[in-house]
Amino acid sequence: MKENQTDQQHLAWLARSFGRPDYLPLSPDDLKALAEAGDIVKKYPGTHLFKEGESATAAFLLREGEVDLYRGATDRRDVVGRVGPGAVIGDIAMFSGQPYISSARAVGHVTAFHFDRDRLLPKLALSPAITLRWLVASLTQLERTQRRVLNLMHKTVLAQVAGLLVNEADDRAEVALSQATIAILLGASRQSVNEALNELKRRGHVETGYRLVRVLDSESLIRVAAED
Amino acid sequence: MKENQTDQQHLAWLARSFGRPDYLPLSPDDLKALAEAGDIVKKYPGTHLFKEGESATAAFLLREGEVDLYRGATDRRDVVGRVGPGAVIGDIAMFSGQPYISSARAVGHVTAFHFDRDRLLPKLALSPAITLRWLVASLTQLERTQRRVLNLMHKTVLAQVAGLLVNEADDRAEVALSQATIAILLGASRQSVNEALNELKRRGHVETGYRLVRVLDSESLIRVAAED
DNA sequence: TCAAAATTGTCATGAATCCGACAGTTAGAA
DNA sequence: TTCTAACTGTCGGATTCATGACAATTTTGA
Repeated sequence: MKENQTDQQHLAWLARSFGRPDYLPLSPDDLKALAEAGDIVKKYPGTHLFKEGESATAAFLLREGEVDLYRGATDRRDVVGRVGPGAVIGDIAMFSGQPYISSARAVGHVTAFHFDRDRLLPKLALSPAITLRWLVASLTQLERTQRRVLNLMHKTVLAQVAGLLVNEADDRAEVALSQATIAILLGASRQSVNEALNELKRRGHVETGYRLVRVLDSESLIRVAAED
Repeated sequence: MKENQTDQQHLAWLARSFGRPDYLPLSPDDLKALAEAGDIVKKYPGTHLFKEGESATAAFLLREGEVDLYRGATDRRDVVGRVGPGAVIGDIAMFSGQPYISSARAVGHVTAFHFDRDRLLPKLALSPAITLRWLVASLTQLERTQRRVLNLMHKTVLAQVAGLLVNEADDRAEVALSQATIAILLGASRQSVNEALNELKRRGHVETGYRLVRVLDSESLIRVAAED
């Protein structure tokens, strides 16, 4: 609970750039149509919506509460992300007809739509608009993930930090993350991030504060992120 | 034409793990319906199917020939991949209503289906099976790309090479790629790959030949890939 | 068959990054 | 207000990896 706020942002970023974002791929109208294809289920904290390796017979649309996604054994968890209301999980495995890729465990009390594969598919066959929307959402996510691959390949920490700052800056051009958190997000060391931020500060592209980075020159940051 | 065979394998892998695979396995009926929504176009070597930043009004399904996908200016190209027959390109941008993310240039003589957005969308509305198939294909691709992110994060070249060998080994437990090709696929240098292969060979997990790696101990490789 | 091209193997050097350590600073809670 | 935990800033050594260079081997095509 200590690092709750930071943790929250951290996981949100990871989830977004990783594949299971909190975006809502369906409009209210679509949801209405979909509602007939799903049941509402409630999960107690700590219980699983599904587990890695299980046959994927259903996807879930979260309504309330949050869910941790992780891979690997329960003891040696590799958390992939945490998602909240609006997120769709399990769809990749369900549509592909493969076992679940990760496990999904309720963090708090969770309410979710439960779409059974056998009920959903006929529904989608009748409502191409929903399918198309889902398609667009998945392609958007695919593009984001591809971009992430490009960033991980070859780029220096400096460029990665610049890229993250551009993406994460809020409406006041601020990024409220600790350097340690940024380091984890990028898979770099805290010291390297510190060095990179100093360099950006030296060039006058950003200002730094306690658990805060303020973007001064977004254009330059974009340029730095593209280098290398 | 010189590096044709290797190139083929190399790019097939890149395409598969990156985002533009031969991923549209549609049934004859679906293809027939699709055919009515698209024209066949031919492109001469060096000409563009589309360019980065252009308004994305169409997607292409390659029938013959190969296409380079790259980002950035023509002079300072950052090749994202090369795809061949069966690949679908431009769909992300077209469906999302955004400009093309990358440029696509014909390597040799290219024949492709050209799906105009305005003609395709109504067709999809009438043929949900096609849309659903497209959705499944994109989700499958998304999953692959996510896996790739996991492999690129934090791992040493040794672990990355081990992971690639496990994924790419054919039914005879062989991987017919040159070390230079493997290096490009992983975003590493040829020398590092050579060193990693030597280490794996020393441990008795693989044998190497000319443009060939034979997996002797898949279990150990999986363990090595998980390290770090 | 034989030369050209592709590939493997190896080495030295330098750059980027990680890691451990520690001092100074800030925020938040008692 | 004061204390404590979290965070920033910085240093030097160790490690990984890229780069360029070159010889040896294998394949390929004329």
